[in-house]
Amino acid sequence: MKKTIIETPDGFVALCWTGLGLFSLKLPEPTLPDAEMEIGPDFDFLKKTAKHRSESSDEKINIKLLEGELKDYFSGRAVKLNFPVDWSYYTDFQKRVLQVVYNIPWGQVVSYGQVAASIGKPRASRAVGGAVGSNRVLLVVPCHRVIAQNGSLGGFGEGLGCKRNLLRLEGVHI
DNA sequence: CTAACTAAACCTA
DNA sequence: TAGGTTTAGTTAG
Repeated sequence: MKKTIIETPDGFVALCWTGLGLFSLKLPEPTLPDAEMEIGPDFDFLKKTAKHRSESSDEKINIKLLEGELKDYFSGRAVKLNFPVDWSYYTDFQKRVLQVVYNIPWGQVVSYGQVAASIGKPRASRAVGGAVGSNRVLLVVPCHRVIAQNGSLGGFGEGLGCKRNLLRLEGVHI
């Protein structure tokens, strides 16, 4: 497992990953120490649980490529951010939800209910809210693109302001 | 047991 | 038609 900090036009993005893929990726912080503070607990958690003792290929993540795409993203470009994710710490339900969210393209939004429907549980919109709330891999799993059906933002762990900013960056105004 | 990133079906007036 | 109530569904603490 590894961690690193990437500098983008909006600040320092902290992330850590295992041999299976990204474990955690945070929103930009104004300073490098802030970014380190952010990722610290997640990295410690990984070290402690050490699920992937046998996974040696930490090189699954192409950091240079990710760095380029994050810079492009915060410059307003429509990027794919198509990087492997380590799903192994999520429950089955969370995994199904997050994998659907993973495929929502740049600039598009869907409702909690639509995500619920696409995993075959049309009544589980509220549970979907809970599941996207457990997302640790921001931007790569674009949970900010999941909004309420009535056109309002819904919620967001890091604050609705962040969610609105990200959507603005993608040309979505609500 | 409840709070948390919802939404639709049902009343009721 | 608008407003209030119930219910479905998942999970961490």
